[in-house]
Amino acid sequence: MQEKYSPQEIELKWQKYWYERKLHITPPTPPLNKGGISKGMSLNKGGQGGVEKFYCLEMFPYPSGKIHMGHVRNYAIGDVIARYKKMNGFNVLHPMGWDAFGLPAENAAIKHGVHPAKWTYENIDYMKKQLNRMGLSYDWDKEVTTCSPEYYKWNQWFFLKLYEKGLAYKKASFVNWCLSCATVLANEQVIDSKCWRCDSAVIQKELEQWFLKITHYIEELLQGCDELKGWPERVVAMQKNWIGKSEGVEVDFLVEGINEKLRIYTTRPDTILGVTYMCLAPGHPLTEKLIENKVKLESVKEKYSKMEDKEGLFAGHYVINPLTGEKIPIYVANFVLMEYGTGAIMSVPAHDQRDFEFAKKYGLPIKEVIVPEGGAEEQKNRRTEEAFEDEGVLVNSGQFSGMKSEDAKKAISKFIEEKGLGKITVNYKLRDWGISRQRYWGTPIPIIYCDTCGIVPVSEKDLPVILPEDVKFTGKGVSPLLESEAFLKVNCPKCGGNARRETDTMDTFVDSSWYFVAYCLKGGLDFKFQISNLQSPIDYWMPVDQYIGGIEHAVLHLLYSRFFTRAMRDMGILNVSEPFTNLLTQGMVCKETWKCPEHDWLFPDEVKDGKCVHCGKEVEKGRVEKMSKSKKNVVDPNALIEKYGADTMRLFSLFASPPERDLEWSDKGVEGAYRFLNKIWGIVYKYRAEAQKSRSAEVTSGLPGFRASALIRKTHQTIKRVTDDIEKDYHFNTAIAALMELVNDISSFVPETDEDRTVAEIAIKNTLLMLAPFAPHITEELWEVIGCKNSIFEQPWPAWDEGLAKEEEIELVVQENGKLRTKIIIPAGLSDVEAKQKALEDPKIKQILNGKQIKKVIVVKGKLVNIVTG
RNA sequence: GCCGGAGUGGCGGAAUUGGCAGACGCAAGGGACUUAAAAUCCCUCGGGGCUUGCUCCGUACGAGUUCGAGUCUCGUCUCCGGCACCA
Repeated sequence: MQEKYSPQEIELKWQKYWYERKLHITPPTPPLNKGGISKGMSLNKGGQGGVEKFYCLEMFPYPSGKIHMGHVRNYAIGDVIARYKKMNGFNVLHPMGWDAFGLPAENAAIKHGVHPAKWTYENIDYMKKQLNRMGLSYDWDKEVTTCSPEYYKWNQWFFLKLYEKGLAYKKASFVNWCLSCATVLANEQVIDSKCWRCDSAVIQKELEQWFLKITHYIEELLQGCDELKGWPERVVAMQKNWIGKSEGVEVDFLVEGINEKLRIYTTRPDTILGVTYMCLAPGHPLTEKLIENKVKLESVKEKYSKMEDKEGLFAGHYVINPLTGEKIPIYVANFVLMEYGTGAIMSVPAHDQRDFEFAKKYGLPIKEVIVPEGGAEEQKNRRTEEAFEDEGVLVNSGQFSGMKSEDAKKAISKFIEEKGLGKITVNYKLRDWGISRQRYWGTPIPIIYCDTCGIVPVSEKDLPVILPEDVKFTGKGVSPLLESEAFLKVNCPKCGGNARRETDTMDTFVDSSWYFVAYCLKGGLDFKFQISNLQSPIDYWMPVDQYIGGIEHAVLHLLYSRFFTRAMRDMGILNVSEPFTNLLTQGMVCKETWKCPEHDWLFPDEVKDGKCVHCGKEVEKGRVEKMSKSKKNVVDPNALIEKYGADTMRLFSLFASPPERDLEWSDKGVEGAYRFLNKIWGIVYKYRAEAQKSRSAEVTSGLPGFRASALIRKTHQTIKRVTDDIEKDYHFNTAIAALMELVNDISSFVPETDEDRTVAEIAIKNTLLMLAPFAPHITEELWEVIGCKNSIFEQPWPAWDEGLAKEEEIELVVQENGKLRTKIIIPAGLSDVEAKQKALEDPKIKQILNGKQIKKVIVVKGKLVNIVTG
């Protein structure tokens, strides 16, 4: 053993060892009865008939070129969990793969002329090496790469299955079109009417698009949210929010003079008596019919859904309020959305702020029909300043006057339904999922257009439809696939005549909506074979027990995966509804930033004594921001590994903060983690000779009567703490802190007898075992040094002995009226009466209590005595 | 605006069911070793007061409940994240 810890050497050594011993390869799936054994086996660790399974999954990366710190953190967390579960006897599936389709590859092709496939596969090779250099325990036999034909074949297969069921359909619709990316964006990909990727403005364009009918499962997806007990609350809230269910009523208003009905949707039927005008979306079918002045209409259209101001135009027609018979003017307004509800609203300016503002602008009447319950005083000024949007009591509402909003909603809805004026309706914000992309580097949609037969799906036996190679990447607005003759021209599967292929490819979120199921199958994917298969490994492994990834996927990826899981369930491929039992959304990796007034963001080494090295100007210390190239605050994992090794990098990224919270990177903190590993190295170096001699010593059980039992006690307390911290909510930072305490104790322990040396050895072995999931290489090395055979990861996780962990003496806090007065040492396990006795006998307490009246004494067992005085 | 989450030393962060506020780490200061430095080891490290042992104050702010509040309740402020003209 070398005296000095050299991470490079030992890390490569053990990575090679793990690879050669196939240590990370998942054991074969035990034989199953469909749905039966996995349940029956639970909690049966290592007994007859197999063990409990644990599926540990981290979000797979896009192969952009290099691993960054966000990946490091994500995968370090996952690796600790996987290794910990293995040591606890679970049958663990811990796979990794590549989310390999997507725009950057195509952009690289346009810019540098390198084919997307070449670019992607080279990146994958490099990043895979990086992941292995981190010492992550992936079973690469399960690897998936979404851009490979054997993977995307199943995208196409799923598409066909959905098409058969009517869950994939084509429709012409206005879609979001990004001029800069020259592609269609899903509603979810438009943020503040800008492209989610390039931030440029999005325009509306009419195109034929393929949609997946996620709304088929919408109610189930919403209800299912309440079952997601293992998910962070905020993610569940975001999912619900995105689905956006609202309950209301649709009502028909007759348009006066022409034979038309105007249907609106409202969630506030209690205010229907307060309607003073109607508003249509500019794109509403009636709009064109009613408006004569097309020029003015254009100007309203231009301002459609622009937040700045409300713009409207009188349509020259009136409707009749079916409840009052009142004549009400119709307007076209830019703020009314065609995509939601019916594209038309009833306007109640007294009780809706938007309607109020619009009414003020166009001088429309405001009719109050709701007053706050109880207080009538503050009403007056309200009428002139803002709408009263709360619920209250109805006034000026005929037969409904005097009712509470809540009751009136029901009564009026019922009235409307009974009179045939409309119906109670549920609305959702979530739309069907538009998956068509005018891009090359994605899954071809397996559809053929025939002049005689129309839309014809590719037959299953002809899958996969493979991306052609003879494609030019110009970056122009049309799909590159349109230029490939060989791809485009095809014979119709039905009539054999001339036909052409669909040239759009699928949204890459399709790829990631089922990859977690693909991992369950080793090699050659075949879902057809999995349908109602009684021995399916999918049934064994699904659902994912722990999913770990970034919060940025809180809505889209997770929602689509939940949708796909249900669709697969209904195809008979699996028998769960929710894919991810527990979800951990790790925080971002951040670092301080520097900004020069002239040179903008600076690298840390461009700052000397608070001044910019280029211009000498005073540098402003920027905020702590998420690591990004543009802010020049990134830390390169390669450089860290080179300097400190993978174990240190992993350890620090786990120690600096709990996983769900943001992590502030600190170069000094990394050195602290490195120091800690060096300290353990030094300890083992010191004890190595003795340890090798006495390999008979029990690892976890204590030997009573030791003088050094304090260290044994600390060891057992630490096993308990570390286990609890990991089990509770993966709070690795406190688990590592506990290990640091134990190491500090070992390091200051001076053994005098042989027994002492055995005690030290027990403490050291347990420390190594507990540290192993966090810092796998150094612990393997030291495990070997002290003479243990086999991998440390073939050892069981240590167990603590409650008796040995128990303190013999405790420090009793003595308070007077809740204020700390003194602390006394008493034997553990005293009764409340005895503890009280000891406290009152203490000389200092006696002195303080002198002459005071004791009202009562509160005893908290093993902790504290509080004396309440008068 | 609505929905989440957070606010604790110089810093990152700890504190079962309400029970010693500040674990662990970083930074800082002092000391040992050294020709010197690095590394390592030891000590100090929330603030105030003084008689250096004690004492008072202290978990964003203001109330409250309680023998006792970082933790529970109500109100206020600030920050972060998500959604947002969704009728």
